[in-house]
Amino acid sequence: MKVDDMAQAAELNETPSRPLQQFLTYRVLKAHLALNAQAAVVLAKAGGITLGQWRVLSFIGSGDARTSRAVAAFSGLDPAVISRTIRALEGEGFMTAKRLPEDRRTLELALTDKGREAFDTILPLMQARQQHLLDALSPEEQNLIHGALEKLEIASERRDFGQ
Amino acid sequence: MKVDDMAQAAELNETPSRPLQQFLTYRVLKAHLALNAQAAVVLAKAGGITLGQWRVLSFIGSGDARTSRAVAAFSGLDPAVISRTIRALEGEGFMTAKRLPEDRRTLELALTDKGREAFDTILPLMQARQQHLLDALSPEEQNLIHGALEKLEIASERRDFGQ
DNA sequence: CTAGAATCTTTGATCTGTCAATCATTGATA
DNA sequence: TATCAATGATTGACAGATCAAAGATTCTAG
Repeated sequence: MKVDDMAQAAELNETPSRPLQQFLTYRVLKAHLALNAQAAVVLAKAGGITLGQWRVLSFIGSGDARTSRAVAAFSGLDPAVISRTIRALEGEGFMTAKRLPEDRRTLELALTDKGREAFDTILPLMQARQQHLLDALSPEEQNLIHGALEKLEIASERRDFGQ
Repeated sequence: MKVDDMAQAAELNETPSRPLQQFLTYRVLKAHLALNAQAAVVLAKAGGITLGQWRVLSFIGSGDARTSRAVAAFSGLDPAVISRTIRALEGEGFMTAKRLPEDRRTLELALTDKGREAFDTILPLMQARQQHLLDALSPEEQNLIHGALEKLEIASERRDFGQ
């Protein structure tokens, strides 16, 4: 789905009796798409990496994870995605991956100089972005949005409506 | 990304110093994924259609759109996606598509009996779901989340951070 | 010690979404 | 009217995500 098209549609006066079953979920979807697009542009300009690559790289660069398994546990990314992303980052010289001596199943990940440089460049940009997003919200909204989204997530677990 | 994995990660005590550059955006992402998964399950159980198919079918069934073009304008879906979805819905007997006599470029869409039945079955379920999601939020949150997400969407348009 | 379960990763198949290019049709203009 | 632009739909190519299956390694029960 394209954000621009939706903005365009929103401007139309002939807005239909908006299928209410989609209202809230559409807003979440639109916000997600817009945020994603923003991140993709910032990352492309700053370091020439994709959002998926940044997700993995940032966990290693921040020291929050040192292995592929830890990235999976903390990021929630699909292991298959992580595997392929690591290969891509390796191929482009951003990180190295080697088997742990004490457990040769797990991959130990480390940034190369190039990867470290990219991380150091991109991190402040992404932090500034995060701050910019927060600043767009009122203090009240800042307090509530987190919990509200979490509640929606929890409420999404219910699957039985009607019968 | 799988929601279950993220829930699992959230339970771990060794939560890392949570890369703050991703906090808010991750929450939106997770909420979006959870909502999507919920919709997919409800739709699969109720009518055997996908979320993408429901998006198109609901616009036709509700009377908010009668042509492919209108679906595109109001839904924000990519025309390519709409085209393929219509073919799928047609192939499965949920709707018909024919060229308008007065403008043979545009497709006029209509539900078959089967499609109407599916719509009538699914709509109340999706409305119940929507209500369930709303009920999960406090009145204050219900008032704010809409605007907050919209603000995030607008704030996402900025693309220059750092230099 | 060994067979089988569990863990971590990788691979292949498939699906969806996105984008550019194209086709058919209509509208506008000279 | 003839041409060119604009519109609506379609197609193909491609990136990304998901899911099941399988490889490799380690753990565990007997």
